[in-house]
Amino acid sequence: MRKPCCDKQDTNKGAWSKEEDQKLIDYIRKHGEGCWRSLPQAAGLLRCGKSCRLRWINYLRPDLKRGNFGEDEEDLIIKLHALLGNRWSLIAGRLPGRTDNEVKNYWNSHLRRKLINMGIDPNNHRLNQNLQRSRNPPIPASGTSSGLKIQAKQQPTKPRVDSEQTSDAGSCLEDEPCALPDLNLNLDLTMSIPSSSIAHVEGNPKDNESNFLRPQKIAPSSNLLLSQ
DNA sequence: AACGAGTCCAACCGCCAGATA
DNA sequence: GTATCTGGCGGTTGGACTCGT
Repeated sequence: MRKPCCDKQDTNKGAWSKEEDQKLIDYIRKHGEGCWRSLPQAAGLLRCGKSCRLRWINYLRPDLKRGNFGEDEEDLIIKLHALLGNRWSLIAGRLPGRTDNEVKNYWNSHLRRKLINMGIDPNNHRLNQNLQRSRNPPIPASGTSSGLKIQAKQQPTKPRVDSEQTSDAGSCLEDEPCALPDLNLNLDLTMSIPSSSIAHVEGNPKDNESNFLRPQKIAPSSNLLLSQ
């Protein structure tokens, strides 16, 4: 039986107060990130370590951008989602100042709907079958994206068995040209894998995944080459 | 002004993987 | 080899807010 991450009887839940925020900020400024489990006690917070970590990463970190997403960011999210599926941390890793939670929320509240309005299935980035057969080509819901052009040299393997809702973008990219014929978003997404990682692919897909996709570990001259 | 429906987003939950004993 | 701990991730929830009637 797994132990809970903290003694929930003694921890606050729900929205963070300004005082709590300040305590967390002060503590991390002094001691840096890390050891989230012991942080609450050391910082004088009645919070679970996980909660502290989430609050810091998603809200308090000084390098967060916040505010509305730009068109370029939207397009980037869409193409990264087409390539990576619901792996929000990886997608957020490509968007400076954005968090996985923010990207996920934005996708679910804005971009999903936008793609649907465009006649694109947000799960696999294909044209909706019904609309595809209809006489009229899909009309973009807004002026932002007029389509997608995705070029995947190598599709990363997925470590998890995703739920049904999860994107099967992989299949979109694998079996046939992604069905967005009339849509030219002027996006060119190219992904390449270094030879060492390819060796992992053949040996252990999981290793490849962890080595290759973790954003923190991607060097500036990243394997994931994006151009717009 | 009051109310209900819809939307947004911060926060929580459960699971997984890597590190360590 | 295995049990446990910890950090990290994606899915989901619920309260706050907005909008239409």
